[in-house]
Amino acid sequence: MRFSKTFIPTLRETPAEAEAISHILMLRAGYIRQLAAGLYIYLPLGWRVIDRINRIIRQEMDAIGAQEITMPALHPAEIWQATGRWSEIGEEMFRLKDRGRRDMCLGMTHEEIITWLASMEIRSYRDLPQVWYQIQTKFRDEARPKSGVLRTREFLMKDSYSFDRDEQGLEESYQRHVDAYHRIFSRCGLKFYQVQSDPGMMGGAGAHEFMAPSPAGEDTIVLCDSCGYAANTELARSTPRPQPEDHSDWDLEDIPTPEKRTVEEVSEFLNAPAEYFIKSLVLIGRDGPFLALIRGDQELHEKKLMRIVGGFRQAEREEIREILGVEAGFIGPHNNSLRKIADISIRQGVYISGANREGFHTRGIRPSVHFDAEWHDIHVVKEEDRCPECGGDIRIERAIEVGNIFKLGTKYSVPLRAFYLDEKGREVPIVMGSYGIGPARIAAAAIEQNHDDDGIIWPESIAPFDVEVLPVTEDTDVMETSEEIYTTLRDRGIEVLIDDRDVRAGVKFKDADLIGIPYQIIIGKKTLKEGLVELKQRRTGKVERLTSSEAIERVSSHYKARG
RNA sequence: CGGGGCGUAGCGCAGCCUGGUAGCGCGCCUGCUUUGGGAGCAGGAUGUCGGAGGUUCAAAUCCUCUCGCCCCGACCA
Repeated sequence: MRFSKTFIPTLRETPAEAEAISHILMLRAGYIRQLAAGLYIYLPLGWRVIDRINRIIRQEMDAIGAQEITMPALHPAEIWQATGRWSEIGEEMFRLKDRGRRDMCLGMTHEEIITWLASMEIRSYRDLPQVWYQIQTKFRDEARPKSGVLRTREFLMKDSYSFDRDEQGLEESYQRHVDAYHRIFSRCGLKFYQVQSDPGMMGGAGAHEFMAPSPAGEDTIVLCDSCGYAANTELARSTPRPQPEDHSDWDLEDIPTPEKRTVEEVSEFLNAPAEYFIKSLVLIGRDGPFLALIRGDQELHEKKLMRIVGGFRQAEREEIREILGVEAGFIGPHNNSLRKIADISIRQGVYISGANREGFHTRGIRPSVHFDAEWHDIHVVKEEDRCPECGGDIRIERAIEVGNIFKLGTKYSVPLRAFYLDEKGREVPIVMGSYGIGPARIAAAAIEQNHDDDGIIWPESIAPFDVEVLPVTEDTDVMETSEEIYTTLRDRGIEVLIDDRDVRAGVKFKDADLIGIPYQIIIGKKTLKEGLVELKQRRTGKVERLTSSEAIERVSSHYKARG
């Protein structure tokens, strides 16, 4: 394609509203424009990238036997009411009424719709398994759209759904998606991890996310290099390091700690590190007050606790006094009969905690001796902790969620009556899985992971073009050679952009680096006099001086080898 | 939804505190020169100062309301 006839509005300066690198570069390089918060227009270059990503996704989905379909983005309410999500989901769903005053919504995802289809059409075990997918627009009224294309209110998603006879079938479909996803993200040139994730409101037996590490990511993941443990911090477990010193010599005694309430204050006052303390938090759950117990150096993970006890809230200052008869700073796990959920970090050791007595702390508290509790992992993972599987060192990284996979089981097939008849004529619910990929997030993650001060450095597989031809001057011989290189490469099936604009060389160089096409063939007057052109690799900046036919050969054989 | 910031020319910004005929850089248009890393000179065009209401002789500037965008947090099916 010709630059002069392509809409590529590059920007010299960074628009004020952009913060994330991928956002800045996509705007500056003329890939996208913003319509409103969380709504983006994809310009020619941007759309070419999305298209190439989608092509890779389609190839790999088709390769595991998935069949492409397309479903409406506008849904009737009844079907969402049938699974209960119409009322469970709050303001994040775009809702509207049609002219007949019927409730409708814009699809955030398509479990309901595809299950409806399955319920209508799948009768027999002979119809199974099936995997259906689409690449289609989703709508979510995000509380806070952010970081350009990373979190938007309308976005493209590849969503596939597997239908199997039983759990074992689901396991196989799930594994096929795992394999396909690994191929897709690798082919897109991303660095990524597969991590355990919280199934959340999708329900079901298990879930993983595919995470592209990047400081711009919204998620935090925990990784163990020794055994490969990998999990989102929303559910990641860890083994906190043991107390530095043994204090089994401590006897149980109350020590006056006037006006010392926080762990920090008491720790300093008694000259004992935070690991020797138990923080006792008074919470109000569905069945009344209870205590959450956690080591002084650890933090309570509210989501983990939520999964154990259901909903809860912090007790008010006054409530605490009514329940325990003591001020918040002096609460301990012993001397009371409240229900206790304790973190595994305090299972062993000897501790200091509030004495349940104004102005005192108790030293020498032994878990399971001086109090009993339900033991769970309810702390937030810290980098100093140990791997829960192998005890090795762990790392914590920020990451962009580019894909997710869920084992749904029968959560949708039962309410929507997607049943089939098995060999024995029994009616059985279809066992389902659901699998998503965000093409725009792949593009953004690729930029976050591949850029320099001059601009984007696309992985070859998803670049908007393979090569950019840069005639540096307007001379006829320069233009003729450039045109020849352009048409030859194009005729060989290489995607070429030729910068035929009447602008200065500097502008072309700057724009070429910004836009980030993997290879540049630069044709200048002086080098051409020596019969040479330059082949520049965007990533390394390496320049080779070659004859134009050598350059053509080099590029076309490189891309042919790639396939 | 809670906290913070910002809306002035296509883009980046100054002006606002202390009211008095709206500015700078880049871009854009014309001409000449220049031509391998966002050219130089000369000339030129461009604004409902986000919107509404109020105070005032006079509002970009002060007051009230409102809309939008960004960031942090909560949320994220």
